[in-house]
Amino acid sequence: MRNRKGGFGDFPDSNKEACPVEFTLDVIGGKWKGILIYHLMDGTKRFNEFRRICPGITQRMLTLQLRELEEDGVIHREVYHQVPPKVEYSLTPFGQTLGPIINLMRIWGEEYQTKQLSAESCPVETDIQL
Amino acid sequence: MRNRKGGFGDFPDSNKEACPVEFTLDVIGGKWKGILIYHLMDGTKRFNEFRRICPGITQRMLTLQLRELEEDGVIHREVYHQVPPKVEYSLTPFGQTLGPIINLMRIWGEEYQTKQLSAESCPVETDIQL
DNA sequence: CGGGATCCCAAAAGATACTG
DNA sequence: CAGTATCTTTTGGGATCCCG
Repeated sequence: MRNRKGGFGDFPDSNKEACPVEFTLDVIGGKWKGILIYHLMDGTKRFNEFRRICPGITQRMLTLQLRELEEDGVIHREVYHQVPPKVEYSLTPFGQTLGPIINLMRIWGEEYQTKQLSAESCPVETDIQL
Repeated sequence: MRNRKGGFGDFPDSNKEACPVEFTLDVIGGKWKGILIYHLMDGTKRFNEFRRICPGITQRMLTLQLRELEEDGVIHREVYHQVPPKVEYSLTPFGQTLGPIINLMRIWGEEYQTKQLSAESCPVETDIQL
């Protein structure tokens, strides 16, 4: 992922206009990006709000992921020059076009999160219905 | 990613039933997984077929990604015991439920692959319509 | 043909400390 | 509050050789 930053210059020629699925995953496929976009879908968020929502993420990773999303034009970063500082993140119109995908991923996740786990905990075939 | 293999035992308690988006990304978010699933959507594939379709992937990565998809119950691995060996990969019914997501990602990718690139090449705001 | 095993390097990510 | 900088650890992933 993240390997198109320079603008495809590094690809020989094979996958210049690579698989569109790959392109999409490159935008939302980062470990936290989907979640960040997801939470931005119901409104503007601040830096420490994200840290509260995603307890697992470190501030460094949060910064990096937000920066990449910003570079990709998915989110907007609004800085208020005041003390204490205030920065608000929001989806750009472009970022909002990702909404349907994120929503579908949420629905699928809700649907199969439990079923998949039960399936995984059964190493062999079972007659317990999934 | 991939950190739920043991069945959530490693999570303290916070995100046991984590964000469903995160769950979904965990299944399809690997570097090549989306593409592999995508190509399996139009039929069974063999190992070296994938290597031809995705020239960038090494056999090691291909093996690993296929194994993970298999462990997640997304794909089925059919081994024909013969010489030369033959192994066919296909989507399980479970894996096919991912179809709509992959399709949406493909459509989005096709739609924005070009536009996004033009946007990225413009460091400042422009009146060239995206 | 379809991998497995091993080695090794590079990139990703965590921890900690510091700052405008 | 919202980060940066630096360091260390972990992981990803390429190269190579081998096997059934």
